[in-house]
Amino acid sequence: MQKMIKNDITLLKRGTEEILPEDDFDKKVKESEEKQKPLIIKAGFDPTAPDIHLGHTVLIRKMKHFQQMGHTVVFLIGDFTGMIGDPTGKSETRKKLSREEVLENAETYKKQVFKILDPDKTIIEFNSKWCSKMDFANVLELTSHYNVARMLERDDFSKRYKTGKSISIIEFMYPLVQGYDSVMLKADVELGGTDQKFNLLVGRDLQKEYGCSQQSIMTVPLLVGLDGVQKMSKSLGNYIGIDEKPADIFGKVMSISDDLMFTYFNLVTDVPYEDIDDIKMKMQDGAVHPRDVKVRLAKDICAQFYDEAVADEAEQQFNTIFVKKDVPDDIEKYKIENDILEEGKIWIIKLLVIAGLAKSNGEARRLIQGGGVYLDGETILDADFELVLPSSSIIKVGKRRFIKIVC
RNA sequence: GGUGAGGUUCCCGAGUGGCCAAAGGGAACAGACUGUAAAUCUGUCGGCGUCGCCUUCGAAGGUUCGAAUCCUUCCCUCACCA
Repeated sequence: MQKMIKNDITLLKRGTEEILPEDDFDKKVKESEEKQKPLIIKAGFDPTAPDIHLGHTVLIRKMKHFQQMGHTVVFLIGDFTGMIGDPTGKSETRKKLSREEVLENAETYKKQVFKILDPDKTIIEFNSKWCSKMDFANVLELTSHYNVARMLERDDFSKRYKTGKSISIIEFMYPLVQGYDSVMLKADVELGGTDQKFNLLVGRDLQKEYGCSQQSIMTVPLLVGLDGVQKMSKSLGNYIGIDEKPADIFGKVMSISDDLMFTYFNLVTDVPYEDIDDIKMKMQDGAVHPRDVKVRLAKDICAQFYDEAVADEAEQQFNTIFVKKDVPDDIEKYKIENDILEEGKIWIIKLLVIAGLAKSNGEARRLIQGGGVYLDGETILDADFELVLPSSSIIKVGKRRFIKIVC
């Protein structure tokens, strides 16, 4: 049953934004190895957003690093807070969730997160476990351990306070609850995004108040999305979901700008720093083509959610489509129903719409006029074109959307 | 509660009676160039089998030959005062 703890402090600190207090962290890590006593690593997750994308993996990968070194990783789902919701209505993300929804989301989380974390070594915890048992006296006690002046130090609050905007009391409670979770879990280290810094620190303070040893906090930066400007998020559509198909993941990585490449190398791969520096140098000298560097990145990321073989396949498919400008093997098939045929023919615009390649006739028409629709490799320029069936033609829209007609 | 400003197509933002499906920018999509990079350039960007018609400018009514633009009521947002 005993676990070997062997720390690689460089890897642990890799890609982090801040570690507070750092010497305390170093000490904990060192001691854990000396005493062969695993650290308790906590990271909290909102139960509302079960669609994990590459941005989330920065943190999850950090959890994995700790896990690989033998520490105890606690994946905490903030279901209690999620079930209460936020009455201020300020943030749309805080909507009330039922018990069932929370559990459902938790399942989805597990399915995705275990692509990265080791399920046997991950403890999944719900904060309702202790929060739902607290009575009003407990809550009052909790509030007595913190004060408003400190609370107002938080950026978000201080700004709103200064400009006289509303701050609901319950908003003060969230950091307290999160901090209390750390007390209950006896966390040694809590991980979070940079935006969580304040909340993580509250955990530290509360642990002291409750007479526990204090956690160190470690923040990781928010990953920039595919657009290279804004943070990666689902709502902005600039994300790579970890559930996506290998070919899509590969393609999306290939579409990021060269500038972003190294940020990604740093935050979402374990490629050693020396290697990265080496690549950078060679790229500057022109010894290595940036494209090939990006291929390596794309394969690395792909392999993380699948495996090497699948990553190779994704690369091949990518080359087929974009380098050889050929047709991929596994095209989605679209069956044309007989009842929409007119004299054995179908109007190309109608076909594009019903097959989901365009949202409206207008859009389909525009695609054709813009030269973005191809039939078996030939550009279709006539918007009145009719396809004669039966046919097994391949329709291509833009650079990467294919459909094979079956009829 | 009082006063002032405002709600325009995915977003920002012009438009204050017909020339408005509505300037400009951003995003997005397609094309060129490439390395599905960036930058750049071009085109498109409400719906309709599309050179015409239909539905849009917070909501509902009204004035007018004609309204995003004027009037009435309502809803909402923001700023300042209390």
